[in-house]
Amino acid sequence: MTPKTPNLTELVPTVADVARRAGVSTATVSRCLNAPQRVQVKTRDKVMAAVTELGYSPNFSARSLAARRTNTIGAIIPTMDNAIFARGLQAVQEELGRAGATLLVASSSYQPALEAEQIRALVARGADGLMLIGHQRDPEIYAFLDRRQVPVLVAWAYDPSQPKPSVGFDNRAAMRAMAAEVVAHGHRRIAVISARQADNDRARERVLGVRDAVAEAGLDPTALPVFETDYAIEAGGAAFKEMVAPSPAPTAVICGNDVLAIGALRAAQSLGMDVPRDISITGFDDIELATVTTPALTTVHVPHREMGELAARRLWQMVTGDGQAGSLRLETELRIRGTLGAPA
Amino acid sequence: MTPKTPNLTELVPTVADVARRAGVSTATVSRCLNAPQRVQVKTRDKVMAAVTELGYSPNFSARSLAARRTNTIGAIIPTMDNAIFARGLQAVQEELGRAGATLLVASSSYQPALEAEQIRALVARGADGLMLIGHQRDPEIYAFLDRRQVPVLVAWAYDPSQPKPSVGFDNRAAMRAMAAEVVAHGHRRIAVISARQADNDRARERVLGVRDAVAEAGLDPTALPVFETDYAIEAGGAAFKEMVAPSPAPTAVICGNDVLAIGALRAAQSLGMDVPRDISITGFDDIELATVTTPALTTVHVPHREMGELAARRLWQMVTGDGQAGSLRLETELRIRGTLGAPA
DNA sequence: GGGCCGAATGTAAGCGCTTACATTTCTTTT
DNA sequence: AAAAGAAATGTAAGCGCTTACATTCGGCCC
Repeated sequence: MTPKTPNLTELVPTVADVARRAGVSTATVSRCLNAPQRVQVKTRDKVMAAVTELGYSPNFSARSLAARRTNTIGAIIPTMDNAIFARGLQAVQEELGRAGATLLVASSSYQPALEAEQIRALVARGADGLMLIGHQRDPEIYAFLDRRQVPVLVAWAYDPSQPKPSVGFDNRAAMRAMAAEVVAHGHRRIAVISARQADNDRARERVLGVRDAVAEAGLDPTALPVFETDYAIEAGGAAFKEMVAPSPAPTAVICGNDVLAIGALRAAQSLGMDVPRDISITGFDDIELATVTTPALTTVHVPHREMGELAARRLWQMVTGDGQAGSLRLETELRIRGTLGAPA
Repeated sequence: MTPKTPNLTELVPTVADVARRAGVSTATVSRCLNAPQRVQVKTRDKVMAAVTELGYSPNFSARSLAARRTNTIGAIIPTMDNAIFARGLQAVQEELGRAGATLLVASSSYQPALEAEQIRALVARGADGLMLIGHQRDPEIYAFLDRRQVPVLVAWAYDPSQPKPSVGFDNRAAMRAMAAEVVAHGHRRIAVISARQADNDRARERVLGVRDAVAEAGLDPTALPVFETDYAIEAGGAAFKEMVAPSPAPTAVICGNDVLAIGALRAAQSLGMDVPRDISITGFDDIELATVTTPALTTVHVPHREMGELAARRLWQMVTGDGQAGSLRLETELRIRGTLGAPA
């Protein structure tokens, strides 16, 4: 239906049409749109009038081709299918919109190969800058990005020792604080359910954070049971069941994220356990779900919106060349809620 | 950092570079990439070799400008900040990716004016087709879209009587089934918490569905209490509290979506009510949250993934011109869980 | 072997815009 | 009031690709 006719020219006005109507050259029209202060007010008014009369809006492809710049930022997140990144990205989008840029979102389904592909696709599409989650990826990708001179900002992580600037929080320190709190509640038999660590530096850092706290408490960090599983409620539940089978069972289960924690919580309840009397459970991220469970989930709150905003602003500065490019560290906060108590 | 140098030419190969290296014309290179069957195998191999050796990837802007087609589909959803659309969009993206197209997502924050702006932005960006949520919008927008001959598909709604083809479900019928189930459980004092209906045809249809069922049960549909509120857990809770204040309080609260229902559930529990003994609560959408609450939420399951897939496929057919363009109706399913019981 | 035809390839004209540079117009300055 | 300089505008050359049309090539028929 509605096949494109060849005479689109009649339908879609171009800068030449505007120029003709306003009695100026196309260069002036272009300037009116891109650098209004460089053209006399009187002329500008004429041009703008023509623009609105014709309903003109510049052709994006042509503009990008000529200007060698797309005003587009690409972001690649592990998954859209989940709430963690959504809120942050919404903020990114709003912030970029304010700067006149557009956000292009792709997702990698937690697969490094797919992420690499998406990165290339976004660059081919002319993304002026890229926002990536976590530092870890094939050096070849970074080499490619450097060769193409595409500014890259890492979000949802903070590690100034890495080559790319990042805006986020220190996953290890945050989790260490959480684990310390668990220890402070009196727990000694602690276990961890983590997302897959292989391609996920955030997950790894969080586990390290638990080890830190455990070691500080005088326990053996190498004896810490760590279960790895997929990012899904069900998976968290399955891991939990496996984890509490041996005796003595842990008195506290620290989960690498809220989704796993909620799975664990459900599994505990289905096993007839009372949380937190029989076992404590903690999460990480503070997604909306966390306040809805009964009891509510003790977790680490991450300022997603703020992070998105700051990351967007900083990345755009990198693209436009004004402003510094260092890393930025945000603070997380413990949210102690119902699922954490003292051991029996 | 990494300022763009003017000699990008040295860094980024163009079709001319590939042509030179392969010893053919640029036209042949272009054909190899866009219509491989139109070029001899031997030539093609030479060209492809050059492509990989040079690490060539076509410039998106130039390609779109010349071909008058961007291979891009734009989608505008009310909000990214929420899980309803995420799953569906993920499916849309995957399906489009399979067809070689890209998805561009924007969000309108439930504001019609913003939506209109985003539509224009996506069209200016050259979106080959648009996926919109719900039928209702300013006729002027539709006129604009028609003038520009941009194919439009409506998703998350099904109404073949509307001018634009849609892929989705019948919100009214689905909600009517839910309400009928509530009635069948013996409820007579029923109330509704709905999202704002003004700019939201889905919300309106759902309320109508409740009225249908109520009328069928021999009750007065005009006497049905309907509370309208924002799309947020807290808002649902506030509405609930207001709703149960008068006496006699309703024995069942039908919510227009799961988010409101979860707010209502929480409010009920904070009020010391037992759900479903003291009051029944139902939702709509079957988001992940719905299975996590205690008791689990009775709701209407919507096949988001399937809908996204089908919508994407159909819209792309509209864009490429092959295939029919009628509407497609998907089935929803009642998920009767813990929050629905018989009245005391 | 000449003529014909279809397939493969090449030539070159844009696609709609930006921008370096040239030209014109207006301010200043002396 | 003329010269010099700055500001505003115009001219035109691309940006990297696709594609209509022209050309070449090779196979086939008579």
